[in-house]
Amino acid sequence: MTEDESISRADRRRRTENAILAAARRQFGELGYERTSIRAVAAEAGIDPALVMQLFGTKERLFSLAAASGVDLESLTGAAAADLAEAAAAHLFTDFEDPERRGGASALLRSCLTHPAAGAVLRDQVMGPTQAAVAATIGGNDSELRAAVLNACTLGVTIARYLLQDPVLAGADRADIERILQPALRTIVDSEQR
Amino acid sequence: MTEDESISRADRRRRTENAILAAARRQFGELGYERTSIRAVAAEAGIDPALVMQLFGTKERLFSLAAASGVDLESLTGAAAADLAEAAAAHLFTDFEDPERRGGASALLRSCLTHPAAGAVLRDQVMGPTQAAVAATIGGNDSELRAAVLNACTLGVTIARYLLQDPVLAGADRADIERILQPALRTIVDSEQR
DNA sequence: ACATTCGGTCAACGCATGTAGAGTGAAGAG
DNA sequence: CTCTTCACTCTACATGCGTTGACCGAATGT
Repeated sequence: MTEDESISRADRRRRTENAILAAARRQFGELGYERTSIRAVAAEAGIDPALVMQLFGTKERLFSLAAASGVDLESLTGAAAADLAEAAAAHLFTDFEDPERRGGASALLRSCLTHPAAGAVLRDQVMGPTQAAVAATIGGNDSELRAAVLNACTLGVTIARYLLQDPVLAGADRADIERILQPALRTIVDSEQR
Repeated sequence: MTEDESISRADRRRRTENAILAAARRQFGELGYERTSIRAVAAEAGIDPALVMQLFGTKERLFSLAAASGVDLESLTGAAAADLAEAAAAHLFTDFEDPERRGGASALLRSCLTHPAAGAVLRDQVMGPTQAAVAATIGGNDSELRAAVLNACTLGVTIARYLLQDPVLAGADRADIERILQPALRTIVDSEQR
């Protein structure tokens, strides 16, 4: 079945490392940190549990590496104020629509409420910088708070659609959701009060 | 220290049941289902772990009872379309600002991404009915989807403020957040397209 | 005054988990 | 051809968990 002809040691190592990371992303993303066991990840990757420890040291480290290829920050910092609502609405979708990235992003989001480290990463290294960039772009009164609310809304939609699998949101077209969410976000961006 | 004068058996039982439930709500709400142990709950309630099993049968049942006094559904079904944005913005806050309810609501929300039963309850028994009621109120094109997006936004703000403890949102005044979120929600409510 | 109910404790079981250390066999270096 | 390296496996340990059943002592009913 599997072609294993002419494989150097370095290649073989990278290959199993990737198999482990793929299985880890899938399971962390689907079950969360606690319900994912090293043993199950190893089984899905087709290797011994002890090898996971040898290659990644600890479950915590495996998780942080699996969740690392997570959320894309750049797409927001580059957007001008005029396009910010569109960019933000599209922002988190990209990480989840692409099957390649979906695993890492799920892993981080899935556990962000129950695993302290995941929550800290999401808060301090994803939402924090994003909010700062958005706040700088939109400016005006309460720019920081408005940026935070804006981000929280896209977070909520993402969670409801991809993780909670709300029937309505999960079944809807991405474009339809964007069409509804976008004007609401624009309201926040443009709300210079007084 | 503790006054234990003239306590009937029935009273004593209700008292310890409540102590257990209070401790359970606190820990489930703060740590999530998996990281909360029967032993720790019993310790906080000042009784033996076995008594928890005897009174509640199973950890799952204790959780569902602790999370039961959860989210308030009525406040939305009664609102007219005109006040819906205000009502929705205030909706989830009430469950979390009140120290009495906060525990149960946290318990449910904290574990909704990692504990299947919690996710199912939130999806099918909280968000589902709420969205149906909101959709019926706002009417128009895509009313179901618009209601779902609206709910997802308040969900996101609640999660970011109370569970993730985003520094900006957690530190802000409830009224300020409402003032920013409300117009955005109204945009969703009023977006009769074409 | 006795028997009973019942809130509560104690000690223990079985299990799954993360992790450690010794060992193996083939790929690579000299 | 030989020695070393290293990806990989096997076995096992320690721990914490949910859960169980036997037991105790005080409040209750008769």
